[in-house]
Formats: sequence, C-alpha cells, structure tokens
Amino acid sequence: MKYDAAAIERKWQKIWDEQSTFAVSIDKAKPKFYALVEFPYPSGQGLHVGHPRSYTALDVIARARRMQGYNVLYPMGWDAFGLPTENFAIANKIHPEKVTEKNVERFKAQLKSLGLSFDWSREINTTDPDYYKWTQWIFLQLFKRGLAYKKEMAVNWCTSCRCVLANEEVVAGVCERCGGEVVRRVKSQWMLKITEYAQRLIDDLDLVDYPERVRVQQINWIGRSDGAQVRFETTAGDPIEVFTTRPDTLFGATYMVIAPEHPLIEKWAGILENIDEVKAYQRQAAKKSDFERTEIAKEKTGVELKGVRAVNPVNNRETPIFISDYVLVSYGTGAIMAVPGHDTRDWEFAKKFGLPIVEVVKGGDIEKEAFTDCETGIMVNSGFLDGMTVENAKKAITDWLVQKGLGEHKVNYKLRDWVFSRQRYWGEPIPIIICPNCGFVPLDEEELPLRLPMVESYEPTESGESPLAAISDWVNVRCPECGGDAKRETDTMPQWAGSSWYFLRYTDPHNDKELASKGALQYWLPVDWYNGGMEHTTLHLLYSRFWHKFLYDIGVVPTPEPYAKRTSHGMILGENGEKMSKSRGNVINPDEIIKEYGADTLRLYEMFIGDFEKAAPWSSTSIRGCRRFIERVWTLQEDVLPDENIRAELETAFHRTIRKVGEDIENLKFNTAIAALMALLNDVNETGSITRGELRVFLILLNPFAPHVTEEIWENLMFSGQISQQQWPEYDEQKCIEQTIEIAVQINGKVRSRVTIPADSDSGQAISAAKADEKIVAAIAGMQIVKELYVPGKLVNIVIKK
RNA sequence: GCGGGUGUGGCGGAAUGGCAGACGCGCUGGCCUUAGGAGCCAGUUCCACAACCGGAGUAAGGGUUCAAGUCCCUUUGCCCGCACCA
Repeated sequence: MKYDAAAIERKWQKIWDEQSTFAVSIDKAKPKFYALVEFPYPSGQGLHVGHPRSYTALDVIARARRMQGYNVLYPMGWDAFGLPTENFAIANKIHPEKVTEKNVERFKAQLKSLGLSFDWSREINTTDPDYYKWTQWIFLQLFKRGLAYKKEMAVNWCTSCRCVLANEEVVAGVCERCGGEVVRRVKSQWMLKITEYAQRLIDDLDLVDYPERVRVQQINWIGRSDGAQVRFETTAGDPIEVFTTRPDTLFGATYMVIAPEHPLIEKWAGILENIDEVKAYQRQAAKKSDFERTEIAKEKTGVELKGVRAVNPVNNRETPIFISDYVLVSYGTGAIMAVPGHDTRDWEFAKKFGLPIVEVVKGGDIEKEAFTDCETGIMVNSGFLDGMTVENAKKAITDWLVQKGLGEHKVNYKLRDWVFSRQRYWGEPIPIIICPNCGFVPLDEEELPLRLPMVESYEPTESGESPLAAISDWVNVRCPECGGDAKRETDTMPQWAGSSWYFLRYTDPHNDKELASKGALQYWLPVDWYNGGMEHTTLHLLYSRFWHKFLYDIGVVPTPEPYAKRTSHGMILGENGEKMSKSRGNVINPDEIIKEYGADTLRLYEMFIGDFEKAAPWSSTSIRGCRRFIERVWTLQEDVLPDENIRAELETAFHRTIRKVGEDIENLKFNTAIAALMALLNDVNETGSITRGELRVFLILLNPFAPHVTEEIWENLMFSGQISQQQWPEYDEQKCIEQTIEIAVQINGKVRSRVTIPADSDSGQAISAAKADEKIVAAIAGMQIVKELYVPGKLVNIVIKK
C-alpha cells in the first residue's frame, strides 16, 4: 500500500469538518485549556511558511491536551482591517470588503490544508460589523471614563500612507509598514491614556509567565525613571521645572537647558537679548524629524538665552540657560538641570561651550569624562551632602527639597499616550459626534455598530482628512444632546484596536448582547498559553494588556491579565539564512511543500527544524528526513503482530518515550520530542516487528504532530473510534528504568572502560565491578587509589596517583 | 552606550555539573535494481594508525570541582531590542 498523503489528508480534513471534531463548548466537568495564536492579517500574498510554525506548535499542544482530558479552546480569526487591503482596493478599484473576503477565503483554505484543529465555529473577523460593534463599544467606555481624549498635537505623519502613525509604528525614522518618510505634523488626534496604566503594566508582569526577553522589552518600553522634580527660579520671574534622576548632583548643576519647543521661550521673547538667534535655532530644530535629531545631531548644538538666568536653589548661584535639541520637549518637563561632571551629554555640551564642570561625586576623573557611577561615589563640594553615598544623598536632598517646597519625588515614564486616530477608510469608525455646542458627544450604545458607509472613493485626501469626511450624508447628523447640526468624527481606529480584545470574543463569538457573556469569560479566561512573534512585544502585547486591564477595572472581564503564559517562536529564514522576502527571492510557499510532501511532513519538519524559540533556516533537503520517517511509520501497518501489549524488550523504551514526548511538548521542545519518536521507531525496527499494542501507543504519541496519517493507520488497523478522541498513554516511572545498565568507568575523570551492572547496584557493587574490569585492573596496578565514587546509573570515577 | 540572548561536526541541532555530538540532513562504501533524486545495511568530530591501543576537542584565556559545553571571572564574535529619556 502506497502512502498517498494528499488523499489521506483530504479525507480526514473533510471528516473533521463535517463532524466538527474540534468544536468546543463550556464543560465544567473538565479542566479548561485556552490555547491562542496571533490571528493573521489576511494579506494578498497568502500564507507564509512562517505562519505554520506558530500554529502547528499550539496545535500540537492543543491536540495533546485534548487527549490528556482537557476541554481545549483553540480558535482562529482574521485581523482584517489595515492599509495593504485598502491600498490594493484603491489600486484595483475593488471595495476593501471584497478584497478581504477573497483573502480570507484563501487563508482559510490554506489553514485547513494544514490540518490545524481550530474550532472554526468560533471564527471571527475584525471587519465584521457584529465584531467591530464591540470594538466601538470599548472605545465608548474608554471615552466615558476620560481615557480617550482628543488633542491638538504634533504627530508622526507618514508621507506615503498619508496617515498618522503611533510612536511605536515609527522605526528608525520611517514608517514601520511601508518604509515611507515620516514627518512631524500638528493635527487634532484621538488619544488613549495608556500612561495611566504604566505602573500596573510593569507590576503585573509578575502575575504572568512571559519569556525574559519579552518582560525586559516591555519594561524598557514603558521606561520608568525614579527621580525628583525640582523648581529653579529665574531672573525673569517664571520658574523652570526640571526632572532629574540624580537630585544628589544638584550642587554640580552649572547651567540649564530647555527644549527648543519649550513654552517659556515664547513668554520670554520680549526680554531675550538674542531673540533672533534663538528663533533661528528653533526653526532649524523644528525642521528636523525626531530621527534626525537623534541620529545626525550627535554633535551638541545650542544657543544661550541671553538676558535670563536661573538660580540654583541649593546655593543661590546664577547659571546660564540654553536651548538645545538634545533636550526633548516630550519627556519629563522639557527642561533639565545640566550637571556636566556626572552626565555624559551635559559634559559634551559643557566642553563645547566652555562651561564650568564641577565635581560633586568623587571617584572618577571629570577632566577626561563624566563620572556617572552611582554605586561607588562619595559626595563632595555639596554642602550638607558631603561624605554621603549617592544613594543616601538622593534621599537627603529630596527630603530637603520637599521640606523647602522646592521640589518633590517624581516618577517619569517614557511611554506616551497612544495616538489612536487614523485618517483612512478601512478601519472602525470612531463613534463620536462633534457638536459645536456640546463638544464631543458619544454615540448612543443602541446605535452601535456605526457602520462604515459604502463609498465610491476611499483615497486619502491631500488635506490629511479621512476619506469619510467627503461623504456628507454620513457625516452630517443631529447632535444627540441638543438636536442641533453636528458632524460625525471621520477618523477611524488603528489596526491595533480590533486585535486588542479579540481573544475575548472567541469565548462567545456570536453574542449580540455583550462582547462576551460573563459565564464564558469566567470559564475560559485567562488565555492559558499564547504564542506569537517577538515583533508584537511592544505593540500588540502592551496595547491588549492595557485594554484588558481597563475592562477588568470596569468589571467586564474577570482577570487582571489576559494571557497567563506567553511564548514566542523564532522566524523561519530562507535557505541562505536570510529573512524570507520576495525581493531576496528565497520565499518558500507552504502550498507547494504540501503538494510535494503532504501537510503531515510540513508540520513535522517545522516542529523538527530546530529550537522553537530561535530562528532557523529552511532546508529543502532536511525536510525529506521527515517524509522518510512518516513513510517508515506507514510501512509498520503492513505486518503487525496481534499482541495487544508492549513486548518486554521494548517496555523501557516505550515508557521513556511516553514520558519524554509529554514533557518536551510542555517545554516547547518539539524537536527533541520528534527525535525521541524517531529513536523509538529505530528500536522497534531493530526487533523486526511491531505489536498492535506498541503501534497503538506510537500512533497516539505521533498524532499531535502528524494527525492525518496517524488517523488513517488507526482506522486501517480497526482500532476503535478516532485517534483524536483517544486518551494519552500513561507511563510508569518504574518501567522507565532498565534492568541492567552500562556505566562508564573513569580513571581521573577520563573514560577508560565500560561495564554492565544491574541497575540497582549500590556504590560498593558498582565500584567492585569497575575494578574487576581488565582495562581498569591494568590502569590501577601499582597506583595509589585516592578516591572512588559512583554516580548512580552513570559512571564510576577512580582517582589515582603514583 | 544600555539591556536581553547566543557561540558545539560539512549543515539543522542534542546533552538535571557525570560517557560531547542524540535525532535528522549531507557525504562515503555496500546490497538490491533495467534504472535511481527510491529502499535496505554499514560508516561518518578532528589528528594519527593496516588495525588495535592512543591524542586533541564545545569562540579564546583563566578559575572552582573527583568530574565543566554546562558554574564563576576576563576577552571576543554574532543576533535582537532600546537609545541625547535627563
């Protein structure tokens, strides 16, 4: 019988579909397990060979857990709003809805051809009005609690997408998505107050099991700094507030720097002696994007504000004030006290402008470079702080500032509020009405969903307004409060909106009363295991944790964190070790792999390719090994002994493999789980035959990785039921132990021989057996034995000297 | 610069401080075959050897230990993230 992967896979996919084998409902008698993978953006290119790595991994876990008695939810859906679809629609004059529909159809067929055990009855789509109704509902709740607000602000404007980007979407000065130039533009934008959750987003990382690199990245992104806010009086009368993490160095502050955009400059315009020079510097700074300011302007520049001086509160000394673009208006107070002795940037600036550098922490050589060490230094030239450690001085000076009313302890975050508006068509409309009398009026929840209007043209406008602004009969409405003429908000939400809560909807996807029922949320949350890419660590993960925490606060969800455990897979690279991309010409198409080898081989290979968490290059020769393995398994059924047991000679091997495969799946070590199955098959083949009992266990262990072929063999052998409904085999710890073992015998740590001894030998027995070995006899003859030890089951080491 | 990770055969990669290189690819030889990009058997870290017995070996150097790929220190390469964040 020839192994016909295509026919077998088609057959079983159809059966699973027709019988809804993997559909799940609440069953309180069983422990629940919620496995989640990031839902894809259904792009025009179709599935990439990288997608199945994540999907198969959690499919393996889901399938194994089902057989282990868990009630498993493993859902899939579509994150379908987004610019590529909109751009494709514009270019080809097809409505984005149609484009999405077509892409989803293709993706779905591809996913089904992989034999993934998704519960398709729970499929969701973020562009479905029944779905985005609840995305809009969540926005209204944020608005009603003051966490969504509109603000006139400088934003990142992608000149190519003609659209606003969140800070997180700007990478190295260009648009993360299209690579287009990003410039600053002042626009009125909807913002979400994620900063209000900054501390909890750090603290609650303790409640969850995330990989260290994900934890660290989130913490760094939020960027908490502990310090003090200090007020410096000026000769102009208006004080300058600064934030510093080193209040201990206050005595060393020899000048001040404020950002070019700082509002005091405008206020002081009349008294500045060199206002023209200052204005010129401001204009120059404004022209630079943030990227240029950080990348190109490594050399410090700046202009002194002549005519105003600041007063250092600790010693009442007057110091000059500069403006310089190395101080960012968006962080802290937009102004700093400069301590050139102990801050590298201030040191460079002071050197360039010939400003005094005062040592206030002893331990370095401030002539050569700034001394920034906080661990070892001792305070000097600092009045009442002299002799203290940096740590103590920070406390002492902060207390002093508080007491004098000059400052306070202060925590700052790098995290900015989330820019939530997009001036595009293909997104969730923001359900707000703008009334000239009443301001921003939320749409009545009864009117949700606020549907996207059908339009002729969804081209972005040159003015930077959303295409929706041109649809007058949609835009013009009556104000729900005063009944006067009003307009709808025409901005739409970013793509991150729909993906910030999708895992909640899966628990109750057809509910039209609530985003999901309390009962469903109570039963299924939190997500037990969420796998996704590292690229979503600072965006999607942070945003969805924020939304979830908000929903927790208003009593909608029962858990403070959405995902109990997060893992991330490495990328699959091209054969040349480079990232797969069309332009590099190294893209592998999963459809073709399935055609040539079958889905089971593809699944097996993607799990076997290497360490799951690391990037791995594709190899079109290595995959053949996985196909050969499946063929050898297929051959087993041709000659099966009727015995329903495992033969004694293979008992240990089987029990060990059951243990290893189970443990490895839990630990994401799919590659070694498969290696163990291959090794077991080799052991079986050495005996020249297999029993029904052995094959039965073997097929169940292999099933999560290669579900189709194992079902087929299961059926051919007339085992009862379907393999996916079987129970995972149990192992007996006792039976994992061999009767006799071969141990190494070392002389001074080097292996000199091997002996076979009973597994239960004690130390004395093992050592005498070792010393009876003829090679060892020869080695220790005439030598003095210093030490002998036995590591049970492993080795004997005899330490000798002359 | 800061933070995280990582360095093992020709390749992907295995090794709770206890026999380095499991498993697979590739390669070599043999069998089978009209044929082989099929299958089966054997071999495959490097050096040396007819073979046995050996020697060296996990980026480099040092240390702890009966025993180190694994733990500690120093150096170094690569990958990822953040980066004038006061």
